[in-house]
Amino acid sequence: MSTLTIARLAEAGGVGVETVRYYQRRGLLREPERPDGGGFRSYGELDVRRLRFIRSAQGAGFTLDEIGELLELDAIDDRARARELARSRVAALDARIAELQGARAALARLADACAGGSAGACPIITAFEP
Amino acid sequence: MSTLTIARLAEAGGVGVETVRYYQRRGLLREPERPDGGGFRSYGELDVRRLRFIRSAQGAGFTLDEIGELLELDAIDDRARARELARSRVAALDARIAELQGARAALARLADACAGGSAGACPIITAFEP
DNA sequence: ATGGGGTCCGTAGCATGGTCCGGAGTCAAG
DNA sequence: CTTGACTCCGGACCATGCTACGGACCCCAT
Repeated sequence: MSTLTIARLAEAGGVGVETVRYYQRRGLLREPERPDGGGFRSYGELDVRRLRFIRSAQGAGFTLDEIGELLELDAIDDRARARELARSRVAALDARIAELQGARAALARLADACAGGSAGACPIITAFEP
Repeated sequence: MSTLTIARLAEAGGVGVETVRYYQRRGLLREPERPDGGGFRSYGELDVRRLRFIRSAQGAGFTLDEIGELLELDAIDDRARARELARSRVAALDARIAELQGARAALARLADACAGGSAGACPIITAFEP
């Protein structure tokens, strides 16, 4: 199995080296084994997956604390709580998606209105009004 | 026309008094006229609209700096730039909406998987994997 | 005219999620 | 064995968007 340096892990996860160290400090990534006496960290495929999970979960709107909890749940296999978190996040996502779709529509209208020659005003402030 | 105190404006906009003052410091809301010598601020309907615009634009993912620019553009009626900002935000919103929809699907799957009795593991970490 | 609640102000602090620093140690190629 | 790139570490610092503080001031009702 491949072993990665911290820079290669970071790259694989699309983050910076400092971010990996930060996640370790936060307890989101394990402290990898090292040649005793302490040389460089060496990572494997599992770390990459975990790191990618963190980024995806962030994309889903989880905070790092919540992600920590998810990882914990995964470790202890607490399905009830996992379900609960997943469901409440689905609801939050639905609300957020709807909000963004509304905003998208408003902005598209605005862009259109502002595109039409020089006739009339370009109503930026009223763009979001109901 | 109605005149509002800062607390009533804040309430109308769904924010706190401190937030209104903060937006004023940031230059997002005008400094309203006051009885000379300096008494209390008094606001009108326009301020409410502006404040609501700020909140909506925030919901659309604009930063306060960008919102400042939008308000500026509205004032000077720079339609080209406004169009540009609106369009690039529409693109960003489309991307973000797609991301959230993917996350939503992943989480819904996860909630389902974790709901099914106690058979098999509850694959939290792999929930987001492609 | 007085009392209490709202308002004033600058400044400090908080929460999140990183990002940077600098000096020392480590590793691998030449 | 040297050199140069990479890594180590703790702690300081940053950006965003608020939120709290505290002492003075104002305003209106009673």
